[in-house]
Amino acid sequence: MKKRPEPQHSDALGTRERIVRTTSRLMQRQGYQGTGIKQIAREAQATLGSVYHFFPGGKQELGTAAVRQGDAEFADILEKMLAAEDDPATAVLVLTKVLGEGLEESDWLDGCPVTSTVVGTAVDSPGIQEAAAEAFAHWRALVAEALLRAGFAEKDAKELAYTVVSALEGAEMAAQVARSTQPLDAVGQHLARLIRSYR
Amino acid sequence: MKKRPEPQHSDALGTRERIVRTTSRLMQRQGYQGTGIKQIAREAQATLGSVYHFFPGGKQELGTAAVRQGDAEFADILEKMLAAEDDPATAVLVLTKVLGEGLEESDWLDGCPVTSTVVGTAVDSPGIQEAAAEAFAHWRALVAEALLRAGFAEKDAKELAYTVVSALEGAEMAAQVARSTQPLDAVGQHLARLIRSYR
DNA sequence: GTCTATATCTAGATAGAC
DNA sequence: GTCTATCTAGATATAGAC
Repeated sequence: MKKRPEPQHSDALGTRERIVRTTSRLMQRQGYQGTGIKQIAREAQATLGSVYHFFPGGKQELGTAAVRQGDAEFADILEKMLAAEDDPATAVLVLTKVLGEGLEESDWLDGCPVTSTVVGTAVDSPGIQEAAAEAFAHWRALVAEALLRAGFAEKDAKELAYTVVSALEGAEMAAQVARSTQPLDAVGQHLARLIRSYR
Repeated sequence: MKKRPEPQHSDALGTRERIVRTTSRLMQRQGYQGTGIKQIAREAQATLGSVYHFFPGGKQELGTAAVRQGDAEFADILEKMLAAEDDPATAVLVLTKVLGEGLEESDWLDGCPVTSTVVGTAVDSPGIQEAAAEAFAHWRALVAEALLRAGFAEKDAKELAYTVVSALEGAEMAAQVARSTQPLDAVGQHLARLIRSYR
């Protein structure tokens, strides 16, 4: 089942943190249903007892924590990239490049951790669904703020934020499946063009 | 686990067809790993023996067949909608409306059957990944052809096709998670605007 | 082609010592 | 907080009668 060595998380982290990060990484590659709690414990170098100590809610609670972790990680990247460029259109374009490079370096395995964790959990686990909705809303808010700062109208900024986040999500998935950066490259160019058309 | 009654497939269909369609529907909601072969057999009104008779390759072969089924179904919709409108920009806009209505009617459960089936299978099952890549390429080809017919330059048509398919995928997933048609509405408007900007 | 029974394994979760 | 042992239920897959 596992073919590639999983990046180990530093022992300097607390047990809880190690478990959350490992869960997020594993679900990013294998999805929620494809990731076992025993595998999480093994790769986080924790025991099953410790996992259930920190997450008495079991797998659903782990999944929710993993989605929140993915939320925070991508929000960090997004914030930094939007702050580094005056022009949001350029920032989005650069972001697609960065996402493409990350994907390729992971041999097309590490897509969006929130997407891969949440897919297929709608019926069974509304808590995970909710955490994912919050993540997307969070990212949209960051994009909308950047557009507002750049002088876009409020309505345009909000609507563009929906499209930017949705298109990035879709392009990353398409790139992963196609094992090519082409979807991300095309979406980057087109999103930049679209954003500029509202100036 | 199951909360909603699954749409039964007509007994007029052959056993193999019933199994394939049921598999596609179930994996659309629960993902590949979340769908069991026994559940497939039960809901397709077939026995486990019949399932393995038609799909000796087991679950992976079922998953591949389900992805191909989803490919064909969405290609049908896509082709009809692109043929019904002279303007591809309008066709895409209408398509987002239709997708949103379908999602809402299913209580936000039935997103893209290919996406939900393929996510999380990259490491374990390259066959499913490949079938999904073919599906996306197929849909892109249909969009590109429509753009060519409408007089777009070949390079523009191909690049736009990448963005249209990727953005639709992402918007459908975002809409499902947000339980709202807003992502699809925004993407519909913006894709139409983007396409028109290349006329 | 269809059916039942079953083999084998792993999942999520729990108990209780330390 | 950590650890091991274990329970129960479910998974995929197979065998062989009809």
